[in-house]
Amino acid sequence: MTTIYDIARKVGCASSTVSKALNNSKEVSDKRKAEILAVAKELGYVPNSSARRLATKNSWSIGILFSEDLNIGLEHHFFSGILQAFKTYVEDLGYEVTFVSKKVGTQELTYLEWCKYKDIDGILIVTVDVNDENLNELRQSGIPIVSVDSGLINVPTVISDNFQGTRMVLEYLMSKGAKRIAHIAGPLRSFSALERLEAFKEVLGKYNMDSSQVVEAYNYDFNSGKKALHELLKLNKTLPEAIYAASDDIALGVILALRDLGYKVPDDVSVVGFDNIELTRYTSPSLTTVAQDKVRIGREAAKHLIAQINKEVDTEQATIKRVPVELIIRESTK
Amino acid sequence: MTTIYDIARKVGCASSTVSKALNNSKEVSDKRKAEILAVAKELGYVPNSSARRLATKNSWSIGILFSEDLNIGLEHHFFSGILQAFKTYVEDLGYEVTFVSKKVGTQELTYLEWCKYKDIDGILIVTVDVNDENLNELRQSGIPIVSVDSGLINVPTVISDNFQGTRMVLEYLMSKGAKRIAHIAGPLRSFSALERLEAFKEVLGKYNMDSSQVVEAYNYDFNSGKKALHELLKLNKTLPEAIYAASDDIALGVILALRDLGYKVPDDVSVVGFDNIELTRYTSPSLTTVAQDKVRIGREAAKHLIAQINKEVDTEQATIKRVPVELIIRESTK
DNA sequence: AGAATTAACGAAACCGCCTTCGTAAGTTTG
DNA sequence: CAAACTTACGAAGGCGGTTTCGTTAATTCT
Repeated sequence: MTTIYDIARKVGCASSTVSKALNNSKEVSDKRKAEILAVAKELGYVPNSSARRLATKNSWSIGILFSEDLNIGLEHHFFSGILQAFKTYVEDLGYEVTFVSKKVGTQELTYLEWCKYKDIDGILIVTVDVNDENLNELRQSGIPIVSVDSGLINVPTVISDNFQGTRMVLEYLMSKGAKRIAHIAGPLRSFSALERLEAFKEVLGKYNMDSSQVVEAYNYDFNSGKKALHELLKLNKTLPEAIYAASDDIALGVILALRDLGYKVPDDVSVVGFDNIELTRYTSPSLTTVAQDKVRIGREAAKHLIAQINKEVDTEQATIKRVPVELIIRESTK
Repeated sequence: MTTIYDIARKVGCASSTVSKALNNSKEVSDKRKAEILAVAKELGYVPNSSARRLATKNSWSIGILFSEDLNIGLEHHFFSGILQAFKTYVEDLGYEVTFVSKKVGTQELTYLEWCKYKDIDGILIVTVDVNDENLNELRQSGIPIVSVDSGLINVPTVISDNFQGTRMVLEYLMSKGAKRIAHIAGPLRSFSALERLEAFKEVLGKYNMDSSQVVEAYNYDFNSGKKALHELLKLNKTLPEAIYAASDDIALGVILALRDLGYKVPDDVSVVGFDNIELTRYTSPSLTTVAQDKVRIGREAAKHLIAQINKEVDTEQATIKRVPVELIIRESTK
């Protein structure tokens, strides 16, 4: 590993001059600069990040907080999409992204301790156990934080506009003549599920319609959708005219369950999902759904975090940024 | 931020003693050790990773190489599953995981430069452009590397046993009486696609069966599956008895296309996929497929990388580790 | 009891880089 | 032309740890 001293020796100057040249300081003449840069290249010089960080107190690194405890980590399509967009954005600015861990070597650390240890510039919370004690510490530490889709109090959050999405779905269904609309909510420990449910009640309430036909799915997945549909039918013998599901996976489960029971979608009942996962374009019937803009969510989160890091925005202020969604009309509604 | 000097001052000893106590050296008496640890805790001491790394030359960090150029990054379910397992394993050992980037601050670096800069202990290659010039550099640098599913020459690789999987599929289909079996290959720039195709030909050849009914899908996705099926039918007017698709997404596309054409699965034709993605259990018909063990792949990759880091295994040797797969029989075959 | 170990600790150097500050030479100003 | 700035550079100290080595005090050995 070659260091600035090696360069200095070869050029015949002081290490401080090399450092300045490498950082393009104007305290070094152009001639010297060129000379130093040439030697640096010749020797294959790469700076040492630890030394630099130690000296500058500037880490250029961002931590990603994925709760390992919940099983809903990286594998979830929605979150990995967001992460991808986030990563791209901040790496373009020169930041490095690292997963926040609870260990270093063999030693156990809290999240905050780990962040201090790594001297992290900011953190993105993707999925997390809301009840995790360690989070409070983190929030109060003053380290810039942003979360996506989390519902954490006191943390700036970027999330799809669940109200807008729900409104579009319901108004569309009503415009098609639906009078009785049911909702398969997502698991209510999830913030988005709560918002969608709330919006469902609010919108239907505004139109003086029955908003009581609600079943909570245990999870956001296909199988929970199937189960939830059966519960819904137990609750109320007659089929609603439309079903608004809190996720595409749930919606697909609902459609399959309906089909198994001999009902036709959309002839007997319309079904709408939420997410716009790739697959929904291709299923039969293809699914009417609300498209979440993963790229934009990731990017907005990145922007806001960087703004905090650069002190362009107040860290204390827990804003919530709602990203517009889009209603995608396909074959599962009529 | 409290340092060992703060602790030393408060305890009334030298910083070197504090350092030793913190590292549980036996050169410090138990009494002192206890005293120092108490003060450290009281002051909320957390060591500084940069300083430690600088002094020890030991980084405890592992880089993940995701090519950003291909659009097949984190969002791909298969890879994110592997990454999850990998991450869990190495973090448990105390390693930190970071995405390998090509920039630091505003400066552009090659992969190798970046790894040197960060003084990374090892790297996991997940998806990568095989033709990327920068890879050669990396391979030759002596930094421990492992790849998953990559087909990179000279790099230890962990991959599903595509031969075993393909053999199981074909022998199962034959046992059910299928005589004419077609293959929808994955995109042949992918190593796994190549292996599955090769295995397809080898196995059918061994049984003296026609192995010429092959179409390459442009991509691993649903839509490519649909298109490929149409090409297959153009190639050969009569339907084969069974179709072996290189991925579940392709298989689902194939099934839908068949259905659109009025064919029934599995009555008119059996279809088999590869991956065992969550959804395949729930589609109708549910999909017969080959389950890839993402967790095991991730873990094996981690194990091998750690072994290299600990010099328990030769870095030079480019082994290929095949992880067993499992045939999951469902409704799409008869 | 005197010699030889060993235990416990501190001083100091070092890891690789950045930054402040002093200084000598060169340049501008009045 | 002397005074006042600038420019270009080097010496040295600091960032927060680790590690070597020397020293004193306490043990063990003969």
